Amino acid sequence: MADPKRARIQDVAEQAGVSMMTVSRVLNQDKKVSDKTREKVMAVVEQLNYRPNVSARRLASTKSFFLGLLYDNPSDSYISQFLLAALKKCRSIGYHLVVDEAHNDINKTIDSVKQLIDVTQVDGMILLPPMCDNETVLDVLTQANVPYVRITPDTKLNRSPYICMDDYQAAFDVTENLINQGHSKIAHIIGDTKQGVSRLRYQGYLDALRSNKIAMPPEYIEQGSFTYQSGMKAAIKLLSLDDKPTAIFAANDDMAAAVISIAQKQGISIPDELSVVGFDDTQLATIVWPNISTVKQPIDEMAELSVTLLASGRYSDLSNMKSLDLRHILDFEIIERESSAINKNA
Amino acid sequence: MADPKRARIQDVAEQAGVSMMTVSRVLNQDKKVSDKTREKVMAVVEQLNYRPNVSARRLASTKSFFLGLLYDNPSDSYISQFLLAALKKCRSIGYHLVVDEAHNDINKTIDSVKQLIDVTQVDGMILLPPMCDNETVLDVLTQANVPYVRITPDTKLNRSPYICMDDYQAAFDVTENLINQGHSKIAHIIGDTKQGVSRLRYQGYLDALRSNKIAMPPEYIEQGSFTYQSGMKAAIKLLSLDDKPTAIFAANDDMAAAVISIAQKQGISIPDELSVVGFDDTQLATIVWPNISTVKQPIDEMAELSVTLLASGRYSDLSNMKSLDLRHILDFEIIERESSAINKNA
DNA sequence: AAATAGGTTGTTAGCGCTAACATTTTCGGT
DNA sequence: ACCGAAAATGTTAGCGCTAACAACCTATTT
Repeated sequence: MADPKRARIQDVAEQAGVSMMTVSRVLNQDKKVSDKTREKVMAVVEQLNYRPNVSARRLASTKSFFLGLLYDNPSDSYISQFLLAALKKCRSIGYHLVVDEAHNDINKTIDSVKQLIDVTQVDGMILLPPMCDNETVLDVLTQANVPYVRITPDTKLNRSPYICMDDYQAAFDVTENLINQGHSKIAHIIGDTKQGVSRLRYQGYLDALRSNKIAMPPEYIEQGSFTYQSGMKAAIKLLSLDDKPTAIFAANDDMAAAVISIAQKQGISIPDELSVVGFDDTQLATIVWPNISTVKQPIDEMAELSVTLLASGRYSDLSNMKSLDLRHILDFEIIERESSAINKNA
Repeated sequence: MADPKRARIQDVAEQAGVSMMTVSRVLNQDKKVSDKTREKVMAVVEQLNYRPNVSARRLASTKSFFLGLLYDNPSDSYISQFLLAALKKCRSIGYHLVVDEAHNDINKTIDSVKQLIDVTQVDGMILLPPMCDNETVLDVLTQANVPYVRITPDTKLNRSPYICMDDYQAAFDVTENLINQGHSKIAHIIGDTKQGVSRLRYQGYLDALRSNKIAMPPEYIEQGSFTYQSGMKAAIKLLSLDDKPTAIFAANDDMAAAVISIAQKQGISIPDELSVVGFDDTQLATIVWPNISTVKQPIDEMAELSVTLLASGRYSDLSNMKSLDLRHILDFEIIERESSAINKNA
């Protein structure tokens, strides 16, 4: 089972004519190595294809080389994609990822997190929304002195490093995109009010209309809750209006899919008579027909960055961090598919 | 960061009045320990809440305590659920799971698997479908002497241990269920011909009709490919027949969702005028409205069992295994939701 | 030239566990 | 009761790596 030929740090040290410790220092980015030595060692590392033994490293050092990931709802396709990207990144830098699911009962979640910290001794935690806004969890981590990165948090933004994308700008752009396609009757289905992104997406929509001087009748706004069913309700109302919208921007893909379903039921052709745009670029967006135009969140990059940040150790002391050091905003991407098109009825 | 109070094997040994080695033997299920000693040690283990240090264990032993998981398509919600369950099980028994995604290019996949074996020294691999039927991959693992468990394989069933559910019986039961609800005009949309489960599900459907002496006109069978679009095509054909079916059994949930969408477009009420049944119980089944009645695969159990089997080490030598030792068939469950009901038009 | 400081490299010990061998205990058969 | 074999337990060494300290350089200052 064991590969007999795998190089050890001693092999590298001998070949490079230095001590094991020097090799170790090179590999751990220790500053106190001369450039000449570093290059010499790295050359041998390449030559022997040396990869440090994670277990030995963990055993000997104070770092655990483990990161934790806490998520809420596993059925969300967002989660699984994030998870896979994080796993991949961890593996590539010699870390391991320990995954934990939050319970409905917050006390169970707390216990689970405490146990995870105790047993696995993680070097850091990644918190996915909406768990990342739970202050009790944050308190536990702070108290245990475990650094953490929050993904798309809604509150207390100066409390920890976090990663997000510009939901406001994305909503603005996607709305303006519809305007540029000749639409002026653009309705919006707002997302779950409990999640901050709903507010941001709504505001982006409003401001895009305003800055393009397009009037927006109040009946073009419907409140949803990110579910397919709430999307159906909203769609039924919007499509029964006398002055129907020619485009509907739903705050997520599930609700956009519901709009498409209702429109088809009513014999409304998509995108000829109605353009539909979603948000998130989940799996659903390409399952249904026509495929949903949407905003792609940079999930993979978010996952990779969160791992990189925690592994770097730069957040082990937050005491003199500025807001700017904490904030990481990544770019989104607007994906145009079959559900939206130029307004032919203009 | 490090917990100062975590018990070591030495602490357990001292407290129990035995040597460290005896404790180690107890924890590793070694046969050569007397029952009396075992109990004494286990009591102390409980008392001190001792958990072995994975890294030290891995460093000192020939086993790696790592398992690998190879999957094809990450967007499949089946995969993410399996992955999460496997991760959880691994963690609970002190193993780590290394996840690898197959490439379209089979040679890249082979290289990736080889590298994974080399770098991580996995004690075993879990192969998800359809990758689990790729003989080249199986050959690589066999040659590297890495035990593996295949999930829902289609071919070469005597070659390795495998875990599956009885797709044939599930299809039979779900069809008979429709018959018992008063349906006699039951159509079927076959899945992707490249996957063996499509054949099994089709056969189960046929046999359920036959054993209930229900005639089946050939136009009630449509060929799909597990995609939403193929489901739409099939649904359009089936629902344009003069003698329409009152129930449609689609070989997976994606195609069932497409049937629902088309039916609604044509003003056909579900389940009043048409019952629709899917297969797999994926996320989609509860996203769309009405929710899809379907067959739930025991994904979590499959994941847990595969980890347990590989960790047990019982498959490190396959030479005198009987077919029965290799086969693990788990129970499915029929989930009734809103998309199917008693036939009121009978 | 000697002293000092700072940067660079080496040495020692040990992280927690198990393989391999060494020793002791147990127990059936005579 | 004694012997020998098998079962149970103990001892020694070391897995691959890094923390902590020791030792060594170089360059600058006095």
